[in-house]
Amino acid sequence: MASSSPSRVAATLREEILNGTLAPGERIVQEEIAERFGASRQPVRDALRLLEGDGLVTLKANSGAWVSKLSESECDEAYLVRERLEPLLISKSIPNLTSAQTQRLTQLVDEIEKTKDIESFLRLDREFHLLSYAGASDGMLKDFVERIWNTTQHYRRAFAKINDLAESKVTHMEHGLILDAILRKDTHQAGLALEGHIRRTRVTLAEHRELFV
Amino acid sequence: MASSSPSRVAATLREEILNGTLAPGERIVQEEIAERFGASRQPVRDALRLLEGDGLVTLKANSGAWVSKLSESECDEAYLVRERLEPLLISKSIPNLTSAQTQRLTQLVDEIEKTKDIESFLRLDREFHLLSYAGASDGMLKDFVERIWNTTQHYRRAFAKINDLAESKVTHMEHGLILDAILRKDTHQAGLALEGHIRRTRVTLAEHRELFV
DNA sequence: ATAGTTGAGAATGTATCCAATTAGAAGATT
DNA sequence: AATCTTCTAATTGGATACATTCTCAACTAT
Repeated sequence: MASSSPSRVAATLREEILNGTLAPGERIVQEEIAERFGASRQPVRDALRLLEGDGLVTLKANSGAWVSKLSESECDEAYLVRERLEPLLISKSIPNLTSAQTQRLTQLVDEIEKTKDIESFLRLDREFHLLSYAGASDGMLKDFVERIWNTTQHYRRAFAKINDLAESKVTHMEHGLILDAILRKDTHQAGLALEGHIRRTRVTLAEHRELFV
Repeated sequence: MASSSPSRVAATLREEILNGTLAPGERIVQEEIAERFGASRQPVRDALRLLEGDGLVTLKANSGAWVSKLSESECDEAYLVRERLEPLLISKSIPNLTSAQTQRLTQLVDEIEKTKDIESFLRLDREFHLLSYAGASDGMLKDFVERIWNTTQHYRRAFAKINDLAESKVTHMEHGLILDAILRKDTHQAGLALEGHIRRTRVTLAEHRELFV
């Protein structure tokens, strides 16, 4: 049984926005997408509405769809919200993480430290953080956090490109602290370490206004 | 110029969900709505997707649409998120509130204290809180908060019905503290007072499991 | 009686066509 | 040169018809 068309279209477009194939501000024309997928415009419209819900696409009535774009202050706000939500989320998740998951988290911290490729770094970092939330039940909180990760993905990539990975020692130490607290099931400490990690990232990002031209 | 059809349909349905005409769990049939508005099913589908983004409607592929319903733990989570986001939002808002807005806030605290009607209380309470955020710029943070207010509206009403308004002295005192901090432009104090207000509400709600039958 | 199955009816999903709106370029005006 | 109109092509919005899928009640078998 094939999954419904709008979901397939949305999944593909989501992937292309996250991996940078579609850049923020870029226009999305319904008929072009429809032709690509061999479908009519109808399911494409539904897919665009789905992506709007993810915060990845911005729709304007009678006008069209664009890949969402954050201003400098909106990006800062996104990180302020992360600082408050992700510590809560990780503390809900930790008690339910399986040993397979914590093993993978341990492995990820190591891989993140070793990789020299920006795209690998982004992928592994994303997997580490989102996997650390896997123990939390699905719901609003997880939705919000995933949505923020989606909308800020482009700016993480832009930042990674101007910042030599070899100089990310601080990031690696922070990941180590978060992992340590997770392994010891110390939810409060994990929250604090995570809050510090996100806060420092926010401040560091704010020093690079050139990312928002 | 008439506003687009999906927006109109969504606005009406949103209103009906918020005022309780449509109850959580109730099914929404596209064709019935379409007929009511003298439109085709197409704009109705768009409207339902909009409402899904607001968290008011839950869609299931090939199956239909239902008014969203929160479990007890989801409602608790909603309040935990409010505790963390609304203090941030109010502190961003306060510096930009106009004197007309702070005057209205003062008036609202008074009206909330005096009203004996549940629907009035709900309306005024909602106006007070959301107006206190009017100074904050539109964006993700405000969207998230409004979405939580939407999805939890039904449970606020259900709680108000089992709790005599005359016994809401604590609520009135908390509102007074929040207002005082707003008028003095003390953003930090306003955040603390608001956090306490939401936290106490969460704990009080948790004592009434019968709301989630 | 209870559980599982099947089929008719109802509701959703998709395609196509036409109408309404907008964006963007070419031209006119200051 | 810069700004404001005007017009046309392109794009989105909406309605109808049809295909697909699911729901749910009636029925069968255990």
